[in-house]
Amino acid sequence: MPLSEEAKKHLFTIAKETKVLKGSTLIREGQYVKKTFFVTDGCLRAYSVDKNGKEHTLQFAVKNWWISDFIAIYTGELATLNIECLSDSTVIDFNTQELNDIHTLFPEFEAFQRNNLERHVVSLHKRILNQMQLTAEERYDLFLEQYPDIEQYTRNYHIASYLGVTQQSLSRIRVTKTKK
Amino acid sequence: MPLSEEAKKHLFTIAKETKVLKGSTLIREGQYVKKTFFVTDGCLRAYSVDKNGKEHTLQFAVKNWWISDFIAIYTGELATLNIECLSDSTVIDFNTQELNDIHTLFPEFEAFQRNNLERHVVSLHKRILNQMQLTAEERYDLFLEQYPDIEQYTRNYHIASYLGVTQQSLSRIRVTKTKK
DNA sequence: CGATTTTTTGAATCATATCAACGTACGTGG
DNA sequence: CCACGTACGTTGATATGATTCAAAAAATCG
Repeated sequence: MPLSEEAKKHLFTIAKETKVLKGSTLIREGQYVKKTFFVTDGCLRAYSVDKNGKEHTLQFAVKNWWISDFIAIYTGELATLNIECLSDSTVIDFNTQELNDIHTLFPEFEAFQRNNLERHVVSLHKRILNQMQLTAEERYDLFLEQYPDIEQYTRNYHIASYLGVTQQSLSRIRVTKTKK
Repeated sequence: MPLSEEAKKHLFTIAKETKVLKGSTLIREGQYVKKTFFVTDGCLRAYSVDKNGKEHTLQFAVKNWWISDFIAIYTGELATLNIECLSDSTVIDFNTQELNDIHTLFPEFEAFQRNNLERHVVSLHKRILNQMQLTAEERYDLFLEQYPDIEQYTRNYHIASYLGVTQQSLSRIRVTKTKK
C-alpha cells in the first residue's frame, strides 16, 4: 500500500508488536473490545460459543491477516467472540480507537481501509454461498486449498467447527478421502 | 448522512431513479456488472444457482437497502449472482464506476461508505454464526423478526433458499408453528 | 513412560432431503 | 364470469447424511 512517510511514522507509533503464546486468549466474550490484531506469524482463530456450549469458528488468521471481534468493534457492543492463539504467534496490536482516528489524521488511509473491507465482504459472501451449496466434503477440500499450510497449527475440531460439522463427521470425511 | 451541497448535487447527476417490474432481472450471472442499486420501494433478491440448478438466496433488499453482485463489483469478475425483482419496485440506479469515482471527487464520502461496509460485514458475520448455531426453525423466527413485512413480497421458496432449507422443510416448520 | 488430549470407529437416532402426489390459489383468455 | 392451466404450498413415505453417545485407538506432552 502506498503511504506517505508521515503516515507510516504515525502507524508505527500506534502499532505494538507482541509475542503471544499458544493457548492464550486475546479477546474474551463479554469484554469490551479495544484491539485489532494483524498477524505476522503463527495462527489465531475467532470463535463463538453457543447456548449448548458448542464452539463455532468464524475465522482463522494466519500471516498477514487481520483478526478481531469485528461485530463488537463495528457496533460498539461487547465481544461475542473469543480470539485464541492456536500457536505461539506474533501479532501487531492496534488500539481500535487509534486505528479509527487514522482516517481523520491521514485521509489516504480511507482507500486502503475501504479496499480491506471490500475484500472482507467478498470473502464472507463466498463463504455463505459455499456453506449453502457445497457438501461437507467439498467444503473441506476448498478449505485445504484456501489454507494449505494451516493444519500444522489447528486441531481437526477447529476445522470441523469452521466447516459447520462435528469433529466425528470430519474424521469420517478424512477417512473416505485417504481410501480414494 | 451529512454531505455538502456540492456532493449532493453530484450524487443526483449520477443517480437515476428507475421503476422495475416484478419478475425482471437486473443482473444476470455471467454478465459484466455495471450497476449498484439502492431500493426505495419494493423488494429484490440476489441469488446464485448451483451446479444442480438449485437456487440460493444471498440477500433480500427492501426499502433503503443496497443490492448488487458485490462479489463481482469488488473483484472485477463477471457476475455469479442474479438480481431479481420480487415485486414492482423503484430503485436508484448507480453506475459502479461513477460511484467509485465519488471517493476521489468528494472524500467526505469515504467515511459514509466505510460505515456502510462495516455494517455489511457485521451482518454477514452474524448471518454465518446464526447459520452455524441455530436450528432451521430458529433461523426462520429470526428472519421474520429481521424482515417483518417481507412476506408480502416473497414466495416461501425464496425464504427457504435464504435459510438454507428446502421449501418442503420450511412448509413443515410453518405448520408446526401454527399448531403451537 | 504414563497421563492427557485428540482422533477414530461403531451403533442408534435425528433432522432434513428427496420424490411423488395432492390441494389450493391465481390469473388469463374464452 | 367462469373454466382452465400453471405455479405454489402441503403432505406422506422413504432415503440420506450428519449427529450423538460411547468406547477404543492413536497421538502428544511433560
